[in-house]
Amino acid sequence: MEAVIRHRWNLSEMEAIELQRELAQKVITEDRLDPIHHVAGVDVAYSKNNDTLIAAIVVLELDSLKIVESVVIEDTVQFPYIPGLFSFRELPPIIKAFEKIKTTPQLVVCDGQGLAHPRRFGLACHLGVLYDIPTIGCGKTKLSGNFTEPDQHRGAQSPLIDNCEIIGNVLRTQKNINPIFVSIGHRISLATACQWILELSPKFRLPETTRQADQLVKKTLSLHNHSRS
DNA sequence: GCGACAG
DNA sequence: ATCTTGTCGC
Repeated sequence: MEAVIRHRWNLSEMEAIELQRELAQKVITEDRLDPIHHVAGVDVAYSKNNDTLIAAIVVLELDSLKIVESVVIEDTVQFPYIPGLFSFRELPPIIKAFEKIKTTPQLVVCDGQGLAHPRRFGLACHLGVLYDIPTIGCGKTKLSGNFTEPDQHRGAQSPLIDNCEIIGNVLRTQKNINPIFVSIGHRISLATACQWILELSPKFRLPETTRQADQLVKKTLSLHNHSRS
């Protein structure tokens, strides 16, 4: 896959924030999806010993939710973890993985927020805009906003609100299990995003896309450590 | 100043 | 994110 927009990554904190404000204007918050056959998940894992990281993209067939293709890449940390600038840490390696993938997904589920971000431009928005592909932000914890606890049944949700605007949904994907934080990434509405996340989470708290990507990066990282530390 | 703070 | 396998509980 090839990105539509390219930009520098070795930016100062201030420059990164400015770039977010600029790119945030390109986010599309309504449904512009193509018929979905393949859904992708992306994740990154970090070594405790050195600055090595593993990034992976997994492509699942929608019908079976089985992996049809995956790409794993090794890289080194180039940007610190700063809340609100997460994408500048994780997207460079993720993009390297995207460059190698052959099966183009019609939807990408990201491990982190989309619009539910201080400047409304979380990692999911950033990835979506750079590739002009539909993306969903799906985080385990919140970054911005306030909410009330959704009902305990699967599918229950309550709006995530920040500055009087709905920036996402707190969605319970399994009965009596902690909810997750879903927000628009790019080219999808919040309602449609939640529908897809529910469909992708038939058995567990997190969607199958992020679970598969998470397992892959952790397994790969442990193999690296086995032969070195 | 204090608390919050995706992974 | 990472340190950490098996184990207790729904």
